[in-house]
Amino acid sequence: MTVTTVHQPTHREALWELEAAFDRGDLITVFGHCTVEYDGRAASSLGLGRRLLLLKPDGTALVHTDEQQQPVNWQPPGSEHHAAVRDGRLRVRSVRSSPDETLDVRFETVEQLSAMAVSGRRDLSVTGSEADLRNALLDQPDAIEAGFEPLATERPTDVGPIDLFGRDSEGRPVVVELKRRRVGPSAASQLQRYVEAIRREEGDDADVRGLLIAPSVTDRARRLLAEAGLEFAAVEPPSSDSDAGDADAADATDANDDSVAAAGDDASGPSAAEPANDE
Amino acid sequence: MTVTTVHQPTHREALWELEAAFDRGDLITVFGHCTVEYDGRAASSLGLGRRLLLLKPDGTALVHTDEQQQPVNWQPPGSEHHAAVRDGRLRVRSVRSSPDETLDVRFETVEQLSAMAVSGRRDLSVTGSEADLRNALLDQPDAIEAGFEPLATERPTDVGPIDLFGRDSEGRPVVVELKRRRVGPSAASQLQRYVEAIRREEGDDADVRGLLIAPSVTDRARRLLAEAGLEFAAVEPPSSDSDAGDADAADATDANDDSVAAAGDDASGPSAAEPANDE
DNA sequence: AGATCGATCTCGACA
DNA sequence: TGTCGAGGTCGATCT
Repeated sequence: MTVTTVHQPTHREALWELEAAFDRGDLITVFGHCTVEYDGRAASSLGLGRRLLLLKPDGTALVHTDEQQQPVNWQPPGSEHHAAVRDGRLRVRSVRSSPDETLDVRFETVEQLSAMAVSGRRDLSVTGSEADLRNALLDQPDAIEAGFEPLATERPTDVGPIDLFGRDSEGRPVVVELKRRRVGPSAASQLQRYVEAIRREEGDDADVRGLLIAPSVTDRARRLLAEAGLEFAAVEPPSSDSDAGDADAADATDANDDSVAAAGDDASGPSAAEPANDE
Repeated sequence: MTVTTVHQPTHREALWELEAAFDRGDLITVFGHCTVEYDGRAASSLGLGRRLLLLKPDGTALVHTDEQQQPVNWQPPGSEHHAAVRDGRLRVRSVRSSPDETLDVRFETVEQLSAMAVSGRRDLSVTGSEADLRNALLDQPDAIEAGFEPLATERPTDVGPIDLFGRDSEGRPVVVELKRRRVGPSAASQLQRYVEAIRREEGDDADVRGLLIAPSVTDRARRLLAEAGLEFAAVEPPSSDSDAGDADAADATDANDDSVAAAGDDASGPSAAEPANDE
């Protein structure tokens, strides 16, 4: 059996199951009426409400509500989970040091506690990252500009590493900053930093070009680039279906599924059941 | 009943429960053997494994493994969840547009499906943010430097808003950039951008000071500041227990808990009970 | 440990 | 909707 669940356990029972799940190294979910307190790099407090607590064997703790992608409270991997019954309530505390941080979840009632044995790969390789864009450009330097010759990637300077460093057809050094999506002022500043670092290296009179490569730039970024004498070249990120041979792209036709259920953004509830937030 | 759970359901049964949970606006967890495919801003593929899928009524989808704080795959709020049985497997697909993105979770087996009615506040106010630091400094401008006079916060420039703008005791304009933690080169560049924007506004010969306020700076950042003629002042962020009156700090004495369980980082073996000191 | 930067960043605020 | 910057950012890589 790869999942153990108890419904509306007593706090004692919940604690018992938690202990067992900790020992097994399970992924744990606890759903119930609880308060949440955090103190560490910042501090926060959350009153009573029904929420979902996720405890991972690597020390991660996540408190999720019914909204948002990000947990309302959390503790990073490497923390230590502790559970105890106190004042008639189940308390789960997740602690770490450097920095000292504590997450405290106090359950008034536990509706359900589940422990699951996770398996399979958890590291996934994503295509379409900035590194992929860089590799694509290394294969096709002319996509940057005719005659561009790449010399180094992640070339170190004393203000950080340069994404791509090379020379143009006339032998001038070119600092290239890559971004996989539309960029704002910060990317322009970043490029400027690197160009000035190279100028200092090569001698203040050196003719060093700075080239920002991205799908597009904002107006402000364009202005900043112009003022600093930097250039911009529009390059689309490698699309997932055009060249990256993604298998599985075949079954796009699913109009005739056996059965279908749908839900999402606009609470398209049948009987107009409203959020029912009981605070 | 605020939670509905089915164990090892058939795909049909799972689909039925999903539909009902969608309609109720529940928070849903699905644990089972599945593959995960994502295609959108980037693309990824994940082979068979036992993982936990979280579906929120706001359109969020999260796939969690037993490691890491971040989900291995996800879909942001505003997506639409669709479920179907196809090829004898339960498929949950979460789709959004602008940008077009699809997350596909195909379950070979569903170990457990739960639907929970969440309630209570989900917005929490954090103390210790940059805004808190700013307000503390507005109350005590001398903590910045003697005679500093704040004039505006979030003062707009054509390269972005300045955290805090004011004048020093000699009437010179001062651009202040606040950071709640140790800063690197990017913050120095950011401040430099703002200072140069004010210099352009005031006339190129204007005597404008730039002041970075943070707990500390890295070496490179310090060098960048020096080269750009910018200043740094060390200010600790308002600590959570010194002034922010965090209630609940009273029950620090809990050495005699009824019962205790512990787990965390270093998969501490089953027997050999852990130190069990919480706090 | 600290430093630096990318990220399917996410999120909120504001124009 | 786009732009911009903060974040308890997280996570990876390198020193």
